[in-house]
Amino acid sequence: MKQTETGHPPFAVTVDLVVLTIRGGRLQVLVVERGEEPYVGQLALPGGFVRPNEDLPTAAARELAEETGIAESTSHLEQLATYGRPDRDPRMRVVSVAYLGLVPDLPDPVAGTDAAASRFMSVDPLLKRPRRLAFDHGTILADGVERARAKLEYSALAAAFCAGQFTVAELRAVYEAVWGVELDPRNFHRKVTGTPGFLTPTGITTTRGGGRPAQLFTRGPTSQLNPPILRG
Amino acid sequence: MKQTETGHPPFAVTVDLVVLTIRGGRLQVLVVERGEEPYVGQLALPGGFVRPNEDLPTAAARELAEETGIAESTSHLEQLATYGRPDRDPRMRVVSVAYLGLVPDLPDPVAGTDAAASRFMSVDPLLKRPRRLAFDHGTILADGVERARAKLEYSALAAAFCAGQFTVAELRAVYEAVWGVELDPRNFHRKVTGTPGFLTPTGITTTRGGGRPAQLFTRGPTSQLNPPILRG
DNA sequence: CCAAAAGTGTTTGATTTACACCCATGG
DNA sequence: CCATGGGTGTAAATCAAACACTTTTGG
Repeated sequence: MKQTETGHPPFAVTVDLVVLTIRGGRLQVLVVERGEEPYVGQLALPGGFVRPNEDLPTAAARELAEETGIAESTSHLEQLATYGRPDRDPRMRVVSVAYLGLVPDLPDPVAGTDAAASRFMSVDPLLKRPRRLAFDHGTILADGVERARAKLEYSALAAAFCAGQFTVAELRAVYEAVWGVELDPRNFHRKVTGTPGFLTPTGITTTRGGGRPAQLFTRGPTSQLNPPILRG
Repeated sequence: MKQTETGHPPFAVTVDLVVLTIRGGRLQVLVVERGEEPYVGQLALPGGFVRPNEDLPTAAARELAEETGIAESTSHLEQLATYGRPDRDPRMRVVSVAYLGLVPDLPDPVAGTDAAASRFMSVDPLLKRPRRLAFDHGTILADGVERARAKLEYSALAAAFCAGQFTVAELRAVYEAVWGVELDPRNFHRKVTGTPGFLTPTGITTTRGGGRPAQLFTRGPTSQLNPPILRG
């Protein structure tokens, strides 16, 4: 409808990434330091322009790979929301499609093309002072963290923060970091191992972490849980 | 980052609307018949181009008013997702920001500017044959219905389908239509009236619907519920 | 043997579900 | 007075939270 009104105004379209991981028991987000105006020297979420023939999820995966060296297969990427206030970028009209990425705690971002300037930071101070991030990225970050918190409750997504094989205690640490609460290890264990399709046992045990050997699991086939796996 | 690569490719940006209501006990969606190529004569979701200095929520509210005569205040409007496959519109590169609208069962769309060609249709047949809708609107509709179903579970949103004052039975009919299930009237009544902040009693009673007079309520102050108000 | 972490059993209280039953109106 | 839907009471089943207790390793 209405596409012949006066032609169609031109927009620039970008993707911005909220890449979350857990390090040192804290929820962290990938940020870059801006090298150009506006907001030179300020922190920002990684992102970039969508190419003329590129799909949106493809653009998000490409930016993630460029900034971190993380392949799409290693991570979970989903669309978060789209931000298009006319004044959000002083240079021109930019509509940004934000993606939420959950990645395991990998060694520091590979010093590749753009990855040099990118690093992980704890989200808490950034949520308290949203203006430390360029553009409306403080808002985008807050929305991303809220989405992650909400999704842990009724999906099997927490495992996206764990690489390959993980123990129940490691999975519990994910919930505790994202929600900022303490969970009873015994009830947690019963809950997650008792939910069909959530975890796939490998039969292997590990003693990393000390104490009695713990079973290693991988992500189960189920992604959506009803009722919620755990309550926030 | 990267905005000086080769300049920035131009995109057209539109908003598309998934406007849901409940009529005759069924979940219905607002559709229009396309008057121009491509997809002439086919059904499509209402929508249109975002104006050069217009915010995205403003554009969605404007389109809703143009197509239905429904004011933003009468309805609930939230961003759904953004669709930008390079081939989704054969004419040019279009990125569409979809909005989900929940509106009460009002008399037929006012025959105003664009509203003439718009009407409500049951979602079920459209979900079964997504190709009956132009572009990727079948996908957008499916995403919108899924969002609505999920949101009823943990939010006070169901009341957005009811105009002004409503009875508990009318609210229950909303859940039954959206989820396609039957709910026990007695337990439902206890649950919704027992949840603080969900419903505001008016003290007024009505006998529309027959039988013993029912209390009328308006939407309460709480929008987010934890734990879920009801399970799907 | 001791510390540390994994994992199981059990008790208690809250929540859900099913359904019997009473209330207030129109016809 | 009876049909219709509104609303309350209550018992059984299910689920969540708290915590005592056993298991299996490393030192």
